[in-house]
Amino acid sequence: MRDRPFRRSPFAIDVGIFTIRNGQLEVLLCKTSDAREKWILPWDQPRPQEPIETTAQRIVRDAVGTSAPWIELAGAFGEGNRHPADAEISVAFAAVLPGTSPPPKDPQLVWHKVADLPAMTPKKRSVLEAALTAVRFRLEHSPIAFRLLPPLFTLSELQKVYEVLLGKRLHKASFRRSLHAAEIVEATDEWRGEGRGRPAQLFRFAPPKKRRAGRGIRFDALIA
Amino acid sequence: MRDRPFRRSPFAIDVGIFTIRNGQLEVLLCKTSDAREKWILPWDQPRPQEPIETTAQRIVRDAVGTSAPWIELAGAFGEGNRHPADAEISVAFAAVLPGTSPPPKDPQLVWHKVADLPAMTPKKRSVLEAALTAVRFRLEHSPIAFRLLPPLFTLSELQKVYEVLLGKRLHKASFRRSLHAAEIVEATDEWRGEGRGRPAQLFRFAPPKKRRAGRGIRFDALIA
DNA sequence: GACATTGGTCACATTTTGTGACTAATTCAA
DNA sequence: TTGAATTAGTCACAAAATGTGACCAATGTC
Repeated sequence: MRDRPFRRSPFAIDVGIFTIRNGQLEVLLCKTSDAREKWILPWDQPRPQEPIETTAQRIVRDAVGTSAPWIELAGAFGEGNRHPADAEISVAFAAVLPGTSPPPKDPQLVWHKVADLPAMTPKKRSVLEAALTAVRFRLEHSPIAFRLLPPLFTLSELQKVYEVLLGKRLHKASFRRSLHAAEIVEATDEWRGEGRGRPAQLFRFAPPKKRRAGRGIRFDALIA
Repeated sequence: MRDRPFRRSPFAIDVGIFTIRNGQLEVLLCKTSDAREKWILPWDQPRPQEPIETTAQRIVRDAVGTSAPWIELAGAFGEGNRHPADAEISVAFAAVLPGTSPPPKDPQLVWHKVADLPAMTPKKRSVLEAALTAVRFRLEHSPIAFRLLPPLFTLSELQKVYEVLLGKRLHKASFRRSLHAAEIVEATDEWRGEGRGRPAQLFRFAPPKKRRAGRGIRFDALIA
C-alpha cells in the first residue's frame, strides 16, 4: 500500500487477506488516518504493465513479508469515486495465509476476527464480504484449506479449518473417509504430541493427479 | 459497442454471451474491421458513474435487444494496452440467453459454435475461455441452465442443456429424481407435442425457498 | 493406576445414486 | 388399421456414498 502513488490510475486492487488463528477466521485490515477510525482492506494500484495478480501478490508481500499460497479474483466494483485514490473501479482479490505466518510489518495493519469486525464504510464492507464469499465458495474446488495450514499438519487441524470456514461441526470418521478416498493427503512418518492426548500423525497435501468424473447433478446446491 | 467512445477510459467491459441452439453451445462474436478477420467479444466502456453490471447489460441489450436473464462477473485482466480502446484493464462478464432469443441487430455480430471458434488473438481467446469456465463452474450454484430456456420447458429440454454444458450424457431417471427431490421445477398443466413421440409436460423454474444444509466435504471436486 | 483427553478405526444403518426395464402417448408407413 | 418407431415418464433393484455411535490406542495428570 502506498500513500503517494507514483502514477495516478483510475483503478485499485483490494485484497482480503485471511488466516485462521486460535480457531478463528481473521482478516488483515488497515487503519485509516481518518479521525473516525475507519478500517479498509490493504490496497494499491497496478504499476504500468503490471498484471493485476502481480499487484495483488505485491500488496500481500508489502503487508506480511511473504506472498500468499492461495490468491484469487473475488470481484470487481464500480465505485463512484469513493476509493481513497479516487478509483472508479476496484478489483478485489481474496488471499489466505497459514496461521503460522509472521505478524504484519506495519503497525497500522491489524488482524481482526471476521466474527467481530470494526467500523468500515458499507462499500468497503461489501468488498470484504465478496472476498469472504469467494473463499467459502471456492473451498470445495480449490485447495484453500491446505493453504491455511503449514506444509505438515494433522488431520484434526485440517478438520478444524473446514469447520471454521463452513461454520459447522463435521464428523471425524466421515471426514477422514472422504479424505482418504480422494487420495488428497499423504501420510508422513512424523508424529506430533501436543501436550495431552495421543500424538497425531502428520500429513502433507497431495495434489490430485486425475479428477474422478463427478457424479450427477446437485440441484440442492442452487441459490436463488 | 461503440466505435468512438465519448469518454476515454482506461478499462473495458467484455461480455461472453452464450446460448444453446440446435443442441450446440454458441457464443456471440463481433467481426473487427481488421483485414485479418479477427473476431472479438462484444465490449464497451462504462459511462461515468455507471456500475459495471449495468455496462455489461447494456452491451447485451445493444447486441441482441434484450438484457440477459443471467449475467455474472467472469474475470479481470491486465491487458498491457492491447484492447481496442487501449484499455489497461478489462473486466469480463459471462451472460446467457434463451435459444429462442431474436437474432443480433448488427450484421457484424455472428453466433459461433463454441466447438468451432474462428480466429481470435490469444488474449481475446483467453477472455472467452474465462467466461465459458465461469458458466460451467457456476452451473451447480446458479440457475444458469433455466436461463438458457424459455419460461416453460420440458424436462428433456432441461436435461439436454445440462448435457451440452457438462459435455456428457445423463441418465433420465437420475436426472428427474434429483430435480423432483430439490423441488426446483413446478409442473404446469400444459403439454407440448413435438412431432413424433409422446407429448411432454411443460414445467417452470421454481426458485428454491430454503436450501438444505449441504452434506459432507467433496474432496474429489478439488482441482490442482 | 485411574481418569481425562485427543487420535484413529470399525461396523452398521441410512440415504443417495446408477441403471435397465417397463409402460404411455404420439406419428408415420405399410 | 395395424404395428414399428419415437419420445415421455416411472419403477424397482443394485451399488455406492454418507451418517453415526462405539470402540481401541497413546499420551499427560492427579
